[in-house]
Amino acid sequence: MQDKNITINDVARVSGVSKRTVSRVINRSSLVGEKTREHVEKVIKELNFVPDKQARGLASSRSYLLGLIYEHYDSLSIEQVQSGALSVCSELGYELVVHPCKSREENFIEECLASIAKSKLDGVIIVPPVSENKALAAALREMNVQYVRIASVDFDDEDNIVVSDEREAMKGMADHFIELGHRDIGYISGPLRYTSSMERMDGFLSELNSCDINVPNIRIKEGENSYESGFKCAMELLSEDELPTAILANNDEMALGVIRAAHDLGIKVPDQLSVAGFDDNILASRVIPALTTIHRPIDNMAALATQKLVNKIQSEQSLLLTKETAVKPYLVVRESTSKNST
Amino acid sequence: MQDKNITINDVARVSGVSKRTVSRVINRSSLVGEKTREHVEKVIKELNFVPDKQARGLASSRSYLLGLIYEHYDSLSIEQVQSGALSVCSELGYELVVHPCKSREENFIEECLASIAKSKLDGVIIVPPVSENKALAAALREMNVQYVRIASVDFDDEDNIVVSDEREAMKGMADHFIELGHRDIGYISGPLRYTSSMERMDGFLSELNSCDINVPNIRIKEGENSYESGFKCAMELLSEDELPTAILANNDEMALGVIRAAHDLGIKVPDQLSVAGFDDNILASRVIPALTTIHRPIDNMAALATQKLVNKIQSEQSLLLTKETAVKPYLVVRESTSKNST
DNA sequence: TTGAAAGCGCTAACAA
DNA sequence: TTGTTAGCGCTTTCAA
Repeated sequence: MQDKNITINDVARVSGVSKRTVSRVINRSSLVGEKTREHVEKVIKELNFVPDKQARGLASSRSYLLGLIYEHYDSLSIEQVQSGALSVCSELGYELVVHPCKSREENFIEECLASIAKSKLDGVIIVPPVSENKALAAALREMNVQYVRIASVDFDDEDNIVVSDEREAMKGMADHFIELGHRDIGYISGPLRYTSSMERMDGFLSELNSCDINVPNIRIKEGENSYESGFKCAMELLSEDELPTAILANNDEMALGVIRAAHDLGIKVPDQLSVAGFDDNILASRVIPALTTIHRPIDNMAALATQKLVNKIQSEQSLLLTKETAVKPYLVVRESTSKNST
Repeated sequence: MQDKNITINDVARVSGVSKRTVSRVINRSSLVGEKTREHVEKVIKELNFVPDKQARGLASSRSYLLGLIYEHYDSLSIEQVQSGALSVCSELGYELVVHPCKSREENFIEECLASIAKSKLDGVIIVPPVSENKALAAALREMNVQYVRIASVDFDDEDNIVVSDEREAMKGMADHFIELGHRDIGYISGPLRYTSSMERMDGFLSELNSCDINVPNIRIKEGENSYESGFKCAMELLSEDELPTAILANNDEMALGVIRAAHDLGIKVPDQLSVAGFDDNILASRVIPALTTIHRPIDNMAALATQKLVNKIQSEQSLLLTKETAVKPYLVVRESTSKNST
């Protein structure tokens, strides 16, 4: 708990220095004498003083508020993202406010900017798939709003992005398929407007290619990353004359749609059809058959993104936070894939 | 977009009244002349003036921040809750900050209070199961922190709660089981320390009882609302000599555990065993077999809770928000339940 | 390296 | 019904 009414004035009075000096100490200014700093810090501890965010914000036109921008209704993993981001926020004295948005709608960028301005957010963390929106990023830059995107490819300034090497992870998935003996493979991509969709697809297909497995165009469908679209694409793939023995979907949601489609068509997974996804969301381990997928450490990425963001916001201060930019997703083999038995 | 530097002074100057009057208009004070108000409001529109939250907060010791308190790692529906709450927040000029917590840990109440104090939250919305914690509610009352709980029973001041009538909904579920001809029924409750667990169980069992179906104690297990505990309880239920023909779990997570257990034991759902859950979370409709469950309109409840909360915070102002307190969950029949065939 | 004083944009006693 | 005048708790020129 904290004593309610301790202000900077109390600290100044007790420690016998000026407000200004206390302020310097709070803000880790380098222009404070060693012993002065120590003394003031001691008093701050003793008095249990916590600087008031509102006052600080008002005076310095900062809000100590970070925004989390994510796609409305498309965020199965949002709780993990939040907890990753919060672990850093609370440590650094920031608050996390949530901003779901609909990036496919007309003036979503205006809305984002407006709401950022209204709340004077110090910066925003952008979660995929919104993070793929280059127009948004451009608008933020223009408005001088700090941001960090969580994404799959390094298509922005390195300071603005935290990436996972999905291409590499997809190679692992391709190898898994190959080891299981699959050669007739279907692929359901994400929307091709997303770089991440391309990355994943390229990673997968090129690895197959390098092992002399070719996936014909008819076995490649563009999905929308939704359960429904996974279902629809799978229905198409599974109504061809020659059935694939394995299908990889761009994410878990769609993979579940594939499993549903196979089920409805009386095709057994994994006996007759291997299915795999990407993300390792909450559903993946809970469904039957449990989903083989690629685990993406999204909470971790969110934490890194938050660190980067704060780093940028407080660039003048020497915070020495990690500057790590990349995380490695990895394959998780469960029940939905098995040896090709044809 | 909004012009950056319009302040209350500009509005005052342009409209030829004092700051104080503008302030009154902003705050909907009733002590403003009709025409003055209209005039000032017009100027506010013209100038595109948006009062600064920080300044407002600093002066009035409010933050315009609402907290969302939920259980860490137990919130499959948190995105719906957030979107419900936000729909009201943004309309009313509040920001929503998220606060996951671990209500089973030692000093979680202290941590909650500390973080509320630190961010000067104007009030908090408490999501189940944290909302069941009476000690937290008591502590909040003592600290004079406004709160609204989302819960299943009316065990607090009506102003502090939004409820769903889960007992009634459970009756519907019992009737469904009865109609399907089940008489040997297993039940996996939630933790009995939660009122909601009791409510759901009572609703279900008493309705069965009133139709002369008795569930022996051996067919009742206390779960922990987690997938794993659902699995474990089901394993116990399904290793008795006499198998139940149907199992109802206190929530969807556990129901999935039940399905997994049945699967592992070679028991077919729903042919040999009907399974149902509660909540209708994202997984329910995506798994195979799709889960029969009770839909709880959690986003709706969150929106109502937020309205109530703001109502309380701004009690002096005549906001005339709805005072609705109860929502009705309802049965959704999918694939995991079927006629008793024994 | 430190301090005095002037705000940041708003609300709220107190007057008028 | 409206205006005057202090602050809210902090940062930040500018001096010292």
